[in-house]
Amino acid sequence: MTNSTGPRNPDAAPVVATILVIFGIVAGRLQVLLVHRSAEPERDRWALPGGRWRGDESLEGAAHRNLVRETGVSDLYLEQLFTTSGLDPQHPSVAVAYFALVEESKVRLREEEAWLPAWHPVDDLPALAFDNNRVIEQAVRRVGAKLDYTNIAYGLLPEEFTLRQLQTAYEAVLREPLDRRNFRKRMISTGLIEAAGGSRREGAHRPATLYRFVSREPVFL
Amino acid sequence: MTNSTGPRNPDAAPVVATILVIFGIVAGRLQVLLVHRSAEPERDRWALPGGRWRGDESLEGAAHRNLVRETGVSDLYLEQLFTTSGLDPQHPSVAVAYFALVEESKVRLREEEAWLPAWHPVDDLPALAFDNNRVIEQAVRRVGAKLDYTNIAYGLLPEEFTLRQLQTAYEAVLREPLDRRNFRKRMISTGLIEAAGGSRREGAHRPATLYRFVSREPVFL
DNA sequence: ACAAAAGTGTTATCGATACACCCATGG
DNA sequence: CCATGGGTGTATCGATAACACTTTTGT
Repeated sequence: MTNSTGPRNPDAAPVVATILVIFGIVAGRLQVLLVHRSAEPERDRWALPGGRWRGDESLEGAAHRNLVRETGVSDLYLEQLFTTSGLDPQHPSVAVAYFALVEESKVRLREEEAWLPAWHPVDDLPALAFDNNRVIEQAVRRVGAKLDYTNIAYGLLPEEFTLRQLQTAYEAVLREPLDRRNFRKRMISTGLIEAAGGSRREGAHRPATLYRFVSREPVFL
Repeated sequence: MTNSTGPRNPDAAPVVATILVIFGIVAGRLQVLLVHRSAEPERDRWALPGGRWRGDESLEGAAHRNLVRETGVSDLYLEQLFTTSGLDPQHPSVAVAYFALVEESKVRLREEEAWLPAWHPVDDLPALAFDNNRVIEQAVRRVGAKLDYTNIAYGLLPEEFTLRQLQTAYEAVLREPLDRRNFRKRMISTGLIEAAGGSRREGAHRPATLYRFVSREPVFL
């Protein structure tokens, strides 16, 4: 979880780090941003991005800072997941996990040969460093549950979107197909989205009405 | 949040602490265990119990250890809530909050003049140290939500109990009256509880059937 | 006129809610 | 026999799920 170079004292005070599960809908699938570890421990494995916490900022601030560093995006949804200890067997360590929802088209990945940040589909992940697979699984479950009673999907979508796009995002997170008509009714009846006024032609067929989220702050039903 | 005795370095590595929201049904009301702070900071205010984390144990282990110290109980439900930073403005600090559900009748409070642990009804709390009021509020909401789709109420009740006791626990957490008949049907239809075989006479009326939880490990519906 | 996705409405089913009476016991 | 809480059944309502046809556009 750290990339320090010098030796460290095994009896030292605990290391506090934040780790990030960054979700995006890429190519219609739910994907997560991973970096490649080029240093020990767990060298040469994929892992969640993150970084050591400096005591001069809030934990959420640290998570947000790392997120901006990895994606260039600052408009997003960020929520704490949980905290674990003992990730690094060498030293007393605590890792605070967050998940974030970002609009993939706004993301500009860091181009750094050492870390190689890249999207990976959540339903086709390699064995990750530390217990990162478990963290991602929990995050997916949490997001899926919250889709039912919040508007957090706004984090995954652009300002204006078609109902089809929205449904694709839902289906990618929930990993199950949804009925198109019932989905439309449910979404509109929640009052979380509204027609944006325009429409978008996509191909040789009828154009789709554009919608937007009434609020781009978290709302609970 | 700590009761360390030696001086500390303001530039030192972060202090990691666990804090505990311990719930019990006392006198038919949802109450939380508080201790009285006799040391700075926040001297002479009530606060949630907790303690500094030693790196040689898991965070959950540390929370559990503190819980046993405060209540003498080790059979219980314990779950992580969230993690905050900056509770103690003096030093970089991180506090990992847990909540626990304990059966009040098994609790033996520590008798220590300096800390005075005592039950306080959650709907009648004083202004607590740090942001402990907010932590408790979150914990109550979380427990209330989980009553709907888990069996975690087992933590609040003895091995065998009447439906009235169970309903009282639910009502104390949810802060709203429930229909007796519908409650019974719902509880039994979940399959989370079963008749224990006996009954209990309480007064000048028909005895109540005793029930038990089928499992005293967490179960999700 | 055909292909392809958008848009719309009805029905059936299930779960949740509201609600009233009889039962067992002690005094 | 009366007071007290325990135990049971039914009718209604609303939400969810299943399901098929018409509309608009480009080719």
